[in-house]
Amino acid sequence: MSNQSETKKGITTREEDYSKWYLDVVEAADLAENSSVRGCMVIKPYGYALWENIQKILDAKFKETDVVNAYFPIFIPKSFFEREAEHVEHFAKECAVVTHHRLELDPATGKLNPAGPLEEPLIVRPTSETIIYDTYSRWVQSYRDLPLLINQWVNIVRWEMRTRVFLRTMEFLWQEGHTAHASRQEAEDRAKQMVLVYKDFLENYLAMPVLAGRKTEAEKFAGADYTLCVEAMMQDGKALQAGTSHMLGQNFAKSFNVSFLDEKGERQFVWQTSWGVSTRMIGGLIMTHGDDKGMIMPPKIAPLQAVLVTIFASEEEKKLTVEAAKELAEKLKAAGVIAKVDDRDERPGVKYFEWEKKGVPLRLEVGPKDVAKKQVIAVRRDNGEKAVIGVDEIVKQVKKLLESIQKNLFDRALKNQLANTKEIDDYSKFKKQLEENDVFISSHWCGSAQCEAQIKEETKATIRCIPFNNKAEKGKCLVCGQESKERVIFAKAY
RNA sequence: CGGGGUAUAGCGCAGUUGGUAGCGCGCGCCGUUCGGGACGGCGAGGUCGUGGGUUCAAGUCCCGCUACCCCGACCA
Repeated sequence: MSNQSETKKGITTREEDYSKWYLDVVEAADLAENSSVRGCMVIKPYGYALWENIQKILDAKFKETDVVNAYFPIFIPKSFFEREAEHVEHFAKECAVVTHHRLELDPATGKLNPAGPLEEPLIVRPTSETIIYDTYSRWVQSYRDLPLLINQWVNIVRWEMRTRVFLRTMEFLWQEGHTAHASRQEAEDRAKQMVLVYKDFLENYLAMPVLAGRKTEAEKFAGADYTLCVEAMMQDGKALQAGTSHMLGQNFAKSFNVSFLDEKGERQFVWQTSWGVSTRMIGGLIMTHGDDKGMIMPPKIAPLQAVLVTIFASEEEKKLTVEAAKELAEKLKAAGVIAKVDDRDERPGVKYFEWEKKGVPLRLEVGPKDVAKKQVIAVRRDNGEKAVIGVDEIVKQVKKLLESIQKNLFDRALKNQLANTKEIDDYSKFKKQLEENDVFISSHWCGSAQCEAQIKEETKATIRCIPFNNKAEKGKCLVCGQESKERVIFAKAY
């Protein structure tokens, strides 16, 4: 089971276990082993560069919508949690709790024991609504203080029983936006606006087609009025929740007393939203585009867009090819392409495999023959196509290829999503389908939590979302046969 | 918390009826190679998870402890 999945011959493929894929192929993540620090990620530089790119692009998008960054404490007093009933009930099951503030050496055993118990235990944030809204209660006094639009990029901890690299780790990195508004409508607009920012980012940068929509009551965030989300399909047909945006209503405002005086001098509670995406997106990215050779990075977020692989058999050839490659790399960099020269004394095949594994979208081969002909051979990571490019037009051609790869990755993923989305109106067919393989199933549902729970119980499929812009269509609920006015998306989820 | 496993070199593993530790990969050096994961030679690297016990002798047998993995319950 735990045999090496990366072998001489090839690499474990997707039907197995994605987490192996990350560990062995990705070179971006690792689990801390042989310690009680379980299920945490070590993000290697290459993986972190990806996260930095994600941060940079998303942050710019947030700022376009007037959101600013701030930072709130990692420790949350236990009592804060207790203020919002639904919230505490959910998160209580997965909290790391700090109960002491120092260690004492026991001379008899040589062991360190916790000492100095805290008056009130602190929770390591599993999400920051409570501590941020406690602060907001002091920051918000007047309608003039609104809207309050703040985001933070932080780590959070959820003590999960079972972890999965990138998709469900005990500690992960994310951004969480927290806004407060004077009116319900404004908050609702903001919640929707942010989920659409996510959709735009996922589709246009990560090349991941997503369904945007609304969660059911059973699937919504604990403490929210309702939750909006973007759901992506992985290559195996399972769903991955890629981002959420919650309309919190006045629930937290009432618990934390976030209120203000309006224009008429009347005290009002604020209307709030919170929204976030995490390093889980990296998992989604890999699972969406990866193939048997490893990852494939969409050019727009790739830590490295083009690698110039030098090919040589002698010192003279090395000098020749490395010089030529460096010159080309400079040209590309000057034009804004993230390029790098691989001049290591390795056989070409070794270099090819390494960069393919890392998903670099474009490989440019520079050998003695190419230098003589003033050309490079460009090989696309997405489809393996080769093209000869004259050095004079390298910038233009490389940019064109990168654009084409970006588009192709999205088109391919969308095609897969559409091909694996089925409309089914009969519950036995629904069950049969999920036994055969995982797909998105568009079906009618009456809206009752009971039918939803029964389907989950019997098939493990959940309602991923009620898509925006769903067409009105009369039908009958899969389970109970009662009237339904629209279809919802069912799938098994990661 | 219930059930089942595992712990030996950086990683993955083998180690027979108890006799003092080996393989593959990786790593270092040398040589031959080099347009898709090369080969040969030499070399470095281990208090065998931990604490006891049996024994002339324990990686191996016995008891305790710890940690991790898998399945289950749990996971907006």
